[in-house]
Amino acid sequence: MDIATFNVNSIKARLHAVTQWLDDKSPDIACLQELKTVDGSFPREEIEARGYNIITHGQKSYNGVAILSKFPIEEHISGLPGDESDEQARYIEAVISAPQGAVRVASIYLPNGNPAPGPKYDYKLAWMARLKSHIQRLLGYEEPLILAGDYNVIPRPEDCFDPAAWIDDALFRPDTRAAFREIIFTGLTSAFMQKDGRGGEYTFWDYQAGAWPRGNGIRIDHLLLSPQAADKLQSVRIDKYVRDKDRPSDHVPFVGSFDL
DNA sequence: ATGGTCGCGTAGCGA
Repeated sequence: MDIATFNVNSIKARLHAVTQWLDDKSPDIACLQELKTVDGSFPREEIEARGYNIITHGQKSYNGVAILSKFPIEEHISGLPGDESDEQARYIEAVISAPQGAVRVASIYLPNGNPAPGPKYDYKLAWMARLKSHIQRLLGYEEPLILAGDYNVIPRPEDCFDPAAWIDDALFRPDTRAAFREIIFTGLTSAFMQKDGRGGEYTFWDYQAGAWPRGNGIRIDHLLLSPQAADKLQSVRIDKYVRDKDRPSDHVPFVGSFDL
């Protein structure tokens, strides 16, 4: 089964692009980020018509995450645990009845954090610490767990076209990469790295300054896996072709294929 | 070249 992460940058502005991609690739599970709308305005019918169950955790104008699944969704939680005062819609998690048993899937929109340093960067690092704590709890279940999302983290210099341009950015600062390593060191496997991702492969190209035609991208969309999920990973791919379609998102889908 | 481009919502912020 294929599990994808795709930051759509507004589900309403991207509905045509998303449904065309669903029709092309038929991912079994798709984790979406940056819906930029409330639950009541999510275009459910157009996506349900493609055979998907849907859960959303939306927010007016900003953020918002969803999980689309061709298999039944048994239970879910909205919002990252650990701070009841956090009103930003950046996390949704579900238990899905896959053909060979339950799979837990999360759709994650990690804070951007710019400008750094500053309060937005502090929020990013605090959010990453909360995510790490929650993952440590989830790993105790010893089940297939797939944490899919826009992490707003460039893990390595070779994951950006021009590392010097990102050196002080919240996506690439040493504290950001250290926090990302801490998350992985709880016991997760990055799907891209597991399949020998070499560098020079990107999932985001800025709308500005001709970043896409120049190949000036970064790799910030990731699938992080529990051991039980990593053992079943078969391959990964980046659906770059969608960036050439009309009115594309600035991100493209990243997809893992699993024997699950 | 201190810009450039999107989306939301209709000014200016977030990315």
